[in-house]
Amino acid sequence: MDEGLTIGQVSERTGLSVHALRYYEREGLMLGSVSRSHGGRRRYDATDVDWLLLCNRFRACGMPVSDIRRYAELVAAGPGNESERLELLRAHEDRVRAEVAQMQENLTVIAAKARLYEQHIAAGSAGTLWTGEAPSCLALEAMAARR
Amino acid sequence: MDEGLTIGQVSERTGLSVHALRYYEREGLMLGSVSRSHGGRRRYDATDVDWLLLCNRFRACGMPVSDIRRYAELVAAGPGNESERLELLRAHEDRVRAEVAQMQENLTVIAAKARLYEQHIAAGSAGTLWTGEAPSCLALEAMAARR
DNA sequence: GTAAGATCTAGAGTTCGCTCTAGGTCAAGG
DNA sequence: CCTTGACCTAGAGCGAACTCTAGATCTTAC
Repeated sequence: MDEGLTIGQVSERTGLSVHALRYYEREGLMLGSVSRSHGGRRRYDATDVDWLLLCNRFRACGMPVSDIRRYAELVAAGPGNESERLELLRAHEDRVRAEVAQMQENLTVIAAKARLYEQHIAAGSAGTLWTGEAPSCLALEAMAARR
Repeated sequence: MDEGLTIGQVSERTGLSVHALRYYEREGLMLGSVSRSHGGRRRYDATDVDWLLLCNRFRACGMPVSDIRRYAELVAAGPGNESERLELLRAHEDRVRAEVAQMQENLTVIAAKARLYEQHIAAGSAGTLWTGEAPSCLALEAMAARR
């Protein structure tokens, strides 16, 4: 009954599977190697959990495992490389901003299509009005249907 | 020299590789099978290209290939299933909205971290102020560095 | 006619991020 | 002491979405 959290407890707290936690460690994503109990089991501390929650954020916005490893290495190396860390964060920030913008643009197209289908369906079950005078956004489906 | 575009031309216009185009067809993502020239080569028309551009949007916001196939099947089946198409679009729309919201939240955390690193770096190269009084958002890195 | 280059098919291979298996070890309760 | 269940390592396997290979065929230009 040592100090610290077991891998199972950390799994619950982070939502990562125990397999994923071992994988993250193997891949060098932890800030140094996780400490072990007398019997050789992993014992995580609060910092480990916080770090893993941050990793979850990184992963959730598409940061590759290799970039997280790089960031972890910089942090583990201690003070003196803050500008490198910043560069990595900024690069990721930019990528995510671009991706969000892209997704929002695509979302408007998809939403527009959905709204048009709603109107079409609401306007009655007749397929008659549909083919031929479909607005540009549904012209594709209309044409395809005509084949 | 038949009508229509070759796979190479469509590749240029859509950004999809010729391999990906053949893969999409095999996977049932096209609205029916692409027509062929006398010699057995694919000939795409404008509708195919428009459809592929739409597929690109779908893919760019994370719609799985299997969902696109489903949507393609519905469109290819012709009028009468508009509410199913709508359901699929709406489900995807909701997922993307949630994902965008999540990404934006993560983005604020990452951006905050980046801003703090900027301040730290701007405040002079001293690592002294750093450890110990780091704001909450960088406490993790500070603690890790202290090990 | 012939050489080059685009395309064809079927199927194998790749990358990413886990996930699972096998065969043990360790810790706690009865 | 024995059982049960969480944990260990090393390494194989998996699903998604392509990507590439091999060997054949088609098209075009000279």
